[in-house]
Amino acid sequence: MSVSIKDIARAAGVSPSTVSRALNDHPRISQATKARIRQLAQELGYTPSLPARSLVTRHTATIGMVITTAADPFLARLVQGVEETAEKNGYSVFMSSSYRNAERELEVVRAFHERRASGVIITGSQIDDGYLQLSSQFPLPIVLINCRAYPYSVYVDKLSGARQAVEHLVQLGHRRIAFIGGPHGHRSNLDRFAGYRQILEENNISQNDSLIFTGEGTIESGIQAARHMLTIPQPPTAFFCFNDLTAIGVIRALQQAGAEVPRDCSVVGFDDLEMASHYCPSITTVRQPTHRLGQRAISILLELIQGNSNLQPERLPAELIVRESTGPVSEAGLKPYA
Amino acid sequence: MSVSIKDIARAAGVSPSTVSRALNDHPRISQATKARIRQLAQELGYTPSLPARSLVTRHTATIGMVITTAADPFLARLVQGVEETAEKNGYSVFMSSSYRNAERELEVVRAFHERRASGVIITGSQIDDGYLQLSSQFPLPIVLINCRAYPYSVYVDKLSGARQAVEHLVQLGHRRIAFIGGPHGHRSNLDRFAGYRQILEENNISQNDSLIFTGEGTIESGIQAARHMLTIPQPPTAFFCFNDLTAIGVIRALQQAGAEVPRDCSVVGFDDLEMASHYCPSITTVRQPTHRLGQRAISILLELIQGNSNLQPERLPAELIVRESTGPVSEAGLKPYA
DNA sequence: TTGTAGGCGTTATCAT
DNA sequence: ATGATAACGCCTACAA
Repeated sequence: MSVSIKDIARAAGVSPSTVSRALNDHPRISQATKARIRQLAQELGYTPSLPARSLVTRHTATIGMVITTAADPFLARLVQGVEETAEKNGYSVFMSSSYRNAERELEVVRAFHERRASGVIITGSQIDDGYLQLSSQFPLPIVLINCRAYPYSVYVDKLSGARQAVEHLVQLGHRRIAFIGGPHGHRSNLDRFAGYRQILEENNISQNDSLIFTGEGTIESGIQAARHMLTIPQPPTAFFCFNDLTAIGVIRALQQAGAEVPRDCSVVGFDDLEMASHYCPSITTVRQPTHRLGQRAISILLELIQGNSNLQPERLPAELIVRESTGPVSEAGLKPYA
Repeated sequence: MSVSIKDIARAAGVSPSTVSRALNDHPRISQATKARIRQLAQELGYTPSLPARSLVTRHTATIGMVITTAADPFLARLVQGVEETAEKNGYSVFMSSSYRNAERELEVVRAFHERRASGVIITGSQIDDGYLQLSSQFPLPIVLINCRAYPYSVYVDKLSGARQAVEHLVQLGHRRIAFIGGPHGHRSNLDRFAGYRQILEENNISQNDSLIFTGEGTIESGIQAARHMLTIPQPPTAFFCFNDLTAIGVIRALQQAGAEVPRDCSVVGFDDLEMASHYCPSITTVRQPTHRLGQRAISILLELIQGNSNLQPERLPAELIVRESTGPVSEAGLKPYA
């Protein structure tokens, strides 16, 4: 189908190797033929076959990226960070989605390996350090994002982020602070919870299990969480949410129940999506350095590709962004069954 | 590096071709050796090399998808629609982002072609029917989404969507309806504008240029649009926005200026993002059948790959979703310089 | 400076 | 049922 190096050779009356040399500007070739062949290649619409080339060079210049879902707002600057550095080093980045499904995640990694990608970056992994066992099955460099159990990874210090968030609430006078968690058992969720507990403890606030809710990190689950909290005898005066989507759901449900944020109740999110600064009220949240996260991930991957395996998980700081959704604890607070 | 078919052959004491047959369960091979070889392949952690295989089969089982940005909410169900059908037919889908930049878009298409992808689906193309001229440069099947100038494409009937939206506003009594457009000159923007004009005309409402604003389809540009509209002598009583992000920006700015939606002003979006139903107020918007859009795009691409080039642009209907952000025109309306 | 030959990992077509 | 051989498109010694 596609025009090959042989077609050009035939058209130019030279051997295929000469064409190859012309196209890769090999030193040992005359300027004249080089120009002539390049011209011809252009005219014939020649595009080199990377599969064929990679067979001999053992290099596909391809980075695979496993994402959770195409529309995850968390990805915007992350992917950009990865692409910038990748491109600078001659790699192309291709994404495929796992839908947070372990089986599919493995399938995608396998797909990348079958295509002999140079390496893979995975976000939202369901496998985690399971890749250590699978390393014989997938003998290609893998870097995980936000999975600190795996040695080749970058992660954001969510513990510290959570601590800053809850500390902020405590300083505003809140003592009944709800924790609206994400998918159960996940590291990132555990870190947030740990930070939450630490700050409560450091401030001599006894933990109240009825203020703990396990959600899914969606708007919908935030709505459910808030509605539930409105049914308990002593509703919280503040919510610390797994992420901004959850926070949006919580705010939405509180407003529907007639409460005002932050007057009657404070809400903190996590991620700092674009929406967070534009929502009404704008949302106090914990920002992850997503662009840098991508940059570091690809940098580590490139190191790995070059054979440097003497690496450790890398930690990046999180930062609390205070906006309108948090305020001093109110006298009134939420009324149950509001 | 990676274990090859030859390694297995050596270990099993058979020829490479036997291994190949065993792995592809060719009819003419004994069950015994097939089982033995598969076992061995498993143990050695063998993964076939698609680049090598594709060289001879001339088939990479790979679909490339050019997206604008990883975090575009429009993509969520679109990509899913593509992936489902692709997977059913044995293809893997990989995405790469163009950032709405023509140069980068071409670069990505080239990257897919170099890797000999079976075909490419492009969303948010900046090239459009320019691919007709480039078909010699990229001799691979291409399907565009929402670009009806190109023969191999699926698009949503935005004209009808816009008509429904503006008609809805007119029926609520609005006559000063602002049009907050998107990137200038784009087809999808022109369609929306055409629908807007048609309905005004059909209802004998004279078009007022001061109610036309060209934005960028972002929250930020929605904010600017609304702020601008608040400075004109006779502010609009309703906004028809390029998309939901713009609508969110408009609502946000109106609220900040002390206006209430929909009491003082109605706002309609476009896209029906998940956020639209959860925003406060929930947003009246035009829904695009994104999942179906993806399904049709990949179906057309598969036809194209199989050699059927007798195809036409396919049109899908848009649907108005009425929610809280629109209501009857008010006596008061917006006050300029509010 | 250019051509020839071998090989990358795989499949397909012959034989055997 | 299995093995040898050629070929896919490209690169790279080595030879000329």
